[in-house]
Amino acid sequence: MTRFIGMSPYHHGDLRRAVLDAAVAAVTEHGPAGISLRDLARRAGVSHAGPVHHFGDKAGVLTALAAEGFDLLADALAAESDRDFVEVGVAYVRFAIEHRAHFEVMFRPELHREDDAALTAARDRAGALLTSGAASVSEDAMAGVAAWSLMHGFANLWLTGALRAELQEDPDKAARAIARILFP
Amino acid sequence: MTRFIGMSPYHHGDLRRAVLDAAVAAVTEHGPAGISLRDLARRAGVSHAGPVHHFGDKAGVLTALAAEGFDLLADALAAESDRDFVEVGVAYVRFAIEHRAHFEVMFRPELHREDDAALTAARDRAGALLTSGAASVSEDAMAGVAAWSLMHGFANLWLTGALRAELQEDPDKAARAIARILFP
DNA sequence: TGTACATCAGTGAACGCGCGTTCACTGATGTAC
DNA sequence: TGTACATCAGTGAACGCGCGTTCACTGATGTAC
Repeated sequence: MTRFIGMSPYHHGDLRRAVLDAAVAAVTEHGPAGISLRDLARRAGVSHAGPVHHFGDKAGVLTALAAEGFDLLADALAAESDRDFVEVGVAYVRFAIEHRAHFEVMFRPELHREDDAALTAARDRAGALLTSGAASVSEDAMAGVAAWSLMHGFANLWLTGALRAELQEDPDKAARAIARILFP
Repeated sequence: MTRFIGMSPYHHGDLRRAVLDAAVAAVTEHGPAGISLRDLARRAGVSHAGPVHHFGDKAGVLTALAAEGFDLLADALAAESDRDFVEVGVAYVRFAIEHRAHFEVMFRPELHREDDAALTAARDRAGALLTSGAASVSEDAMAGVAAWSLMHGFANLWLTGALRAELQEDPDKAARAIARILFP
């Protein structure tokens, strides 16, 4: 929909989307636990009670953000699924870095609403892509867990800035290198 | 020092330690971002301004907790350092699970005071143990990063409850299994 | 051994702030006829 | 095409709460002599 800057229509048009975008910005700045509904309303340009209409509370926003994140992750993994499995791992790390806010919310179940259907479905879809990919490259039943742990750990270490400078500079290259140690 | 239940001496005796213990409990319950100085004071049984004397602010408490965590981790790694490097990895995971609160604070630099000497020293000590251990078992320059990523990722996934039930039940065994895939 | 005094650890009242939540409301939209 | 009405989306005032921070204070401890 077209919207002119400076206009303040009573109805926002897509407040749900605007709140999620605001949440991405807020999480990027302050971390998942540092957001408030009032701040999201401010960022989205609506009154402080606006977001409540769409999400109920903070957990509602973060649950929606996590579900969106797992969907985006599944898309990213699926795009590499017919290539070398190592590239699926690289895509995992790339996703975490490019969608840092989503990624940080996805693995904090204490911030989610339990039993959200959209979240569960998206998470299962991403999980299945990882599992089937690992199965295609190794017969070891633990290979999938190892691959997930490896890329998940590297992504987390990268995001916290714990790694040496040259690894921080080119995460794709470093991710590919360690994935190849696990799956030569 | 001996202290009788119900007595409320003006001087606590070891308020610093009591606040850190309270922080462990609070972080375990509410996560690193969910703590408040007033709550720590309540848990430690002192007035709300008490902890300020020792730590200044919340970042001061969390910095001290992170430093203590890296020291405990280094101790745990050192205790296995003359065994198979795989056991060092298992010890890393065991530490994360047994000292969950410390572990969760250690890798959140945005919660720490920058340039804290005790934190930096403890972190370097733990890092050196990981690096030298990996070097003893592989010539690949990336092996250390891979090992760290693998165990760090597994620990994080375990802590968030993302893994299958049987892996949750015996994390030592699962950690050992995936470590052996990386270092056969 | 006793006394005086400096230092330190913890107190409790006060403040201003941002938060979540509630609620009666109002403006906009969509639908039935 | 027009009108009436139900529904929905967002408003803004109000509330109570826990928080961090400040500050003058007081009780306890340690040390000098």
